[in-house]
Amino acid sequence: MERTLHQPAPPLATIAAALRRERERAGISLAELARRAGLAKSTLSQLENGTGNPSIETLWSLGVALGVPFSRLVEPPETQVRVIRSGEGPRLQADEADFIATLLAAGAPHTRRDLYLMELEPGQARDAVAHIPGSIEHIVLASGRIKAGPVGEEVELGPGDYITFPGDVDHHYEALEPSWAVLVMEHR
Amino acid sequence: MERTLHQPAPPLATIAAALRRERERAGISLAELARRAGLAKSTLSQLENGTGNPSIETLWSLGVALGVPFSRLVEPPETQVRVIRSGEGPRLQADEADFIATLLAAGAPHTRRDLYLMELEPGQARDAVAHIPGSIEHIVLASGRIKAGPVGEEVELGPGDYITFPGDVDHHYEALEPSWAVLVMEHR
DNA sequence: TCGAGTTGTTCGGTTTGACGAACGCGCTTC
DNA sequence: GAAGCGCGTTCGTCAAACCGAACAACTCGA
Repeated sequence: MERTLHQPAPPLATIAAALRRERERAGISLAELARRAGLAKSTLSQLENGTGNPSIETLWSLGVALGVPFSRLVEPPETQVRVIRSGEGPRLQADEADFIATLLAAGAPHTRRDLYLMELEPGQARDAVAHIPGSIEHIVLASGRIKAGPVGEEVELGPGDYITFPGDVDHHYEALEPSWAVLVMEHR
Repeated sequence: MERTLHQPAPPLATIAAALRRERERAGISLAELARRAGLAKSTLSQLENGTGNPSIETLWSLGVALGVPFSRLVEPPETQVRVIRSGEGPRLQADEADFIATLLAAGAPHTRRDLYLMELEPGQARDAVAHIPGSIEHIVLASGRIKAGPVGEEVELGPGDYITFPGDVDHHYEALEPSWAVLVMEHR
């Protein structure tokens, strides 16, 4: 099956980059970090070069030694724009198998999500200035057609389409016809 | 090893609990999850029992198969019971006032909200047994007509209608015509 | 120009995570 | 009852993650 993303990225190279980035940010040597984390520096060397597949405990001890939360080592730097077209996306079959649910976004711990009903008329373009840092917007278009997304990355959506993008950069809404959508505003 | 740093908790048992919790939430068997994740079920069995120290790739594939972000498998569950007082909530109201959006539900801190696209066909009644205590369901009907709500309190909905009700009591979905809706599942 | 201290890399060995084939159990079906 | 199929567990095997040591390259002082 085609890799149904919705999980951001392959973690292998991400971790390698994150480790080197965070270590250099901390201004310590590879050997020093290995010593603090209680690992062999050979192990760390391989990890930073993208060779190898660390165990949870290994990566965890590196997170502790670096003083960064675990997730920073695993998740790619920033949330990117993601579109799930109507009919795409991972489908969950309920135990009773009576309806089909598609998981669009799973909530992260320590985030709040507010639920809005959003109505747009054509001609009403809205340029939203970046708001709270760390906020993320989720939109499921119920009917109509809109163009939405960060400035320069606008995507045209039809009924059932889903898009998510960072809310802390300038973004843009524009209805191409009378539309309404469900908006979930997520912030830490 | 002292772990006085701001790393939440030892992840070993956390992962074990998270795996079982998320798997049961998805309503699939251990063997089925192992199959979807491309792992041996023996491996998964050991992980859910707290024996073993999975590699990143192993845990990642489980996250993908569960449709859950990686961090949720690693971060400790939010055990704290919290009462949300009337009036307590996000102060985004003013910010969004000029915007043509209706606030349906404000997210509370330390709750998770998962976003689903739900498709229902007529004749497919679904009696959902109560799930995780404290969970709340939000439904915005995008198109069609459905009857939904706790057993005995079903409400008929049309496009744009919103309903919320506790997910931890038995409830009922029934499509009166082909319908789809946005479902937000909220739990502590 | 020596050492003695870094740095990060590569090389055998050992520990261990992941696999697959069993196993026992419970349920349905013939 | 017995055969079939699902479940989750336990066991032996193998690959690989991790280790320790040796390695070249570079920076200091003496």
